[in-house]
Amino acid sequence: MTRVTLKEVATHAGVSHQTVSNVLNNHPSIRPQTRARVLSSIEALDYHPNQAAKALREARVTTLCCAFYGHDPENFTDPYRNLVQSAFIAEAQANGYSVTTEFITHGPDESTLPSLDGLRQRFMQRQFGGVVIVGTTLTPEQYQVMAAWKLPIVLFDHHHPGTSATWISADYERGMELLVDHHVTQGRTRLTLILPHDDSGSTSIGRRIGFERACARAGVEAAIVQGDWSYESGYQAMRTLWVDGQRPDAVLAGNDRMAAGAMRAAHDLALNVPDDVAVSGFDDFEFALYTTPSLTTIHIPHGDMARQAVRALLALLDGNELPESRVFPLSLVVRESA
Amino acid sequence: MTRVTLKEVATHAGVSHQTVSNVLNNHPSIRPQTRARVLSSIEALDYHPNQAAKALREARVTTLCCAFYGHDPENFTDPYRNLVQSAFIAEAQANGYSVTTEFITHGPDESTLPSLDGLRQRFMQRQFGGVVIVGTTLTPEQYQVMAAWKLPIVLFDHHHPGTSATWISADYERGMELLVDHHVTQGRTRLTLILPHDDSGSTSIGRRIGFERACARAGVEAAIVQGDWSYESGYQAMRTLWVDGQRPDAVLAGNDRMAAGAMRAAHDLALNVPDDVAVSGFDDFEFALYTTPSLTTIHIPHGDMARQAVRALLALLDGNELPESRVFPLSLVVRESA
DNA sequence: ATGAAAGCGCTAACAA
DNA sequence: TTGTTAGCGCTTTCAT
Repeated sequence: MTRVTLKEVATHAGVSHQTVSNVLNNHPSIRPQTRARVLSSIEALDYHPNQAAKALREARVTTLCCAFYGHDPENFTDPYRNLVQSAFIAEAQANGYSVTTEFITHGPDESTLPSLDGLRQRFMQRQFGGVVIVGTTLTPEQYQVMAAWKLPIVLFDHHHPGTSATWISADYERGMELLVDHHVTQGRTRLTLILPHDDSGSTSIGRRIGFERACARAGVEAAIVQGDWSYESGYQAMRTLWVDGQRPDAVLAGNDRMAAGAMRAAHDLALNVPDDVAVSGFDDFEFALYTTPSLTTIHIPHGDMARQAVRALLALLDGNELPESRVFPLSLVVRESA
Repeated sequence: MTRVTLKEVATHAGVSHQTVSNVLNNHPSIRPQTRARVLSSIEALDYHPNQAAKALREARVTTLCCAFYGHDPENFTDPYRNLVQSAFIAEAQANGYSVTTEFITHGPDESTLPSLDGLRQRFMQRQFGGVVIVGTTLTPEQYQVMAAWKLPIVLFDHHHPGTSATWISADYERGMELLVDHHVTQGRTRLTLILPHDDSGSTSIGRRIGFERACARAGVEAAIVQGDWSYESGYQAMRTLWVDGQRPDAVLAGNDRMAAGAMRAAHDLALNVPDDVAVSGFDDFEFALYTTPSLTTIHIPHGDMARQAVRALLALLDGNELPESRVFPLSLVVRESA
C-alpha cells in the first residue's frame, strides 16, 4: 500500500519536488507551462498530499472538535445533538476542515469515556486545532482550567460572565417572555414551568429569568418544577402537578421533549390540551408539528447558531483577536397546544 | 505556543531522545530506574507526543470515519443518526480511536458537500484509516469503485450480494413478519405498508420482502404505498389512503417517524387509532413511548449494531482477514397503536 | 541497556 | 523561475 509522494511526482514531471510543492500551494512565480505539466503528472499518478506530513511541517491541523459536554451519549435520541452537529460539520467541511466529535461525560461510567483531560490530551497531541463546547454544565472553574491550556475554544449555548471566551447563544430570556405573553394573551393566569435547575451558566437560567420577569409583569401566578430535559421527566412533572393538586392552567416546558412527555401525561390524566391546560415547548423540533395536538413552541435557529460557532472558531484560529460573541433572536411558533 | 518535544524531555532526564521514545512505547529493555526518571520528566514538562509526527513516521492513523451516505444533513432531526453515531463514537474512543463524521450527499446542493470523491480524497490524505458507510442508497457500482480504492470499509444497514465487504445489518425481513403476524392476530385483514421503494441493497428491501411473505402466508390483503422515511411523507401517505378510499384496517410504516406522521394524519381524519385503524412503526425510538397512542413497533438495536460495526472495522484494519458480517435479530414491542 | 544515524513527506529559506 | 538545503518530531535500524 505504498502511496505516491511529492518526489515521485517531481520525477515524473521532470522538475524538483519543491516546484511541485509550489504548484500545490499556488505560489505565484511558476510558469504556466511548468504548472500544467506538474498538474498533469499529479493527475496521472493520482497523487494526494500526505496530511500528516503537512501538519507536522506546518505545525497546524485541519480538524475541529465538536465536544458535547455533560450529554449522556446513551441518551441517544435527543434531536438537539443532531441539529447542532449536522450544521457544524457542514460548515466546517465547507471551510476545508474535518470534524471530530467527542462526548464528555462524568458520572458513574466516566472511566470508559473521555473526561476534560481526554480532551486536553487529544488537543496536545494535535488531534484537533480548536473546540466548540456544546453543553449545559461546564462550570466557570472548569472553563478557567481550560483557558489555561491555551485551547482555542468557543462556548455554545452557555457562557460565564467572568470569562473571556467567545460564546454563541440565543436570547432565551426574551424567548420565554414571548411564550409567557402568549399564554397570558390566551387568558391563562396560573403558569408552571418545567425546567432543570441549578444549571449555572447554561441556557436554563435565561429561560427561568424570562419566565419570572414576564409573569411578574403580567401579574400571573408563576411556579417552577423540575425536569431534566427528557421526555420522561416532562411526563412525571405533569403527572405530579395533577396528583399533588397544583393544576395550573398552562404548563411551559423548557424544551420540546419535556413538552411532548407532558402532553402524553395530560392525555393519560384525561385532560384536554389546550382546553383544560395549555402546554408549550421550546426548540421547535420537527416532531413538534406531529404531536397531537401540535406543539406551540419557540423556534431556536440551532443550525444558524452552529454555523456561527464554527465561523467564530475559525476566526479564533486564524487571527489573534477574540471573535465576537453572538446572541440569536428567538421567535414564537403558535400551533394547537397553547 | 512552542510545545515540549521528545528531545527536551531527553535533555531534562539526561538520556538520549531515543530512550524516551522507548519508554513511551513500552519497549522491554529499559532499566526501571531510567524509566522512572523519564516518566517523571514527561510529567514535569507536561509532554505530549505529537500525533502528526507519529502518524507520519508510522504511516498509520488513529481516526475512523463514520460516513452517512445519502442522508440529507439538513434533515436534522432523524434520531437514527444520533443512535448510530453516539454508539459509534463511544466504541471507537474506548479503543483509542477518534471519529470524524462525514455527510455524503448528492443532489442539487452537492457542490458544497463532499461526494464520494471527497471521501476518497480525505482517505488518501490520511485523514482516517477506514470508514463505516451508513446509508441506504449506495449502489453496487459505487461500492465496486470504492473497493478499488483499497479503502477499509464496513457497510452499515445495507449490503450488496455480489460484493465482499463486511456488512452489519438486522433481520428486517423477520422483523416485518413479526409485525404482520401481530396485526393478523389482532384480526386485521387489509394491511398497507408505507415504505420508500427503489432502494436497492438497503434496509427497505428486507422490510418489503418480509411484509409480502407474511401477508401471503396469512392470506391477508397487502398493499404498499410510498414514503421517504420522513414524518411528512407518513402524514401524506395516510391522508391519501383515506382520501382515495383504500382505507386499510392496518397501516404499517417502515420507520417510527412515518408512523408518527401517519398517526397525526389519522387524528386529523377523525380516525381512532387503533379502533378504526391500527398503526405500527419500525425502530423503537424514544418518542414511540410518548405519542398518543403510544406506538407499537419493532425494536432495532442500533447501538449494538454500531458498536459491532466499529469492532469489525478495527479488525479489518488490524488483521488481514475479512471480519464476519452480522445480522442482528429484531423484536416486537406491543404498545397501544396496534 | 542505551545512543547515533537515517528518514517518513512535506514546506520555508535561501541560492542559483 | 526553479533547484538545493535543512528540518518539523518521531520511530526504526544498527552499533555500542
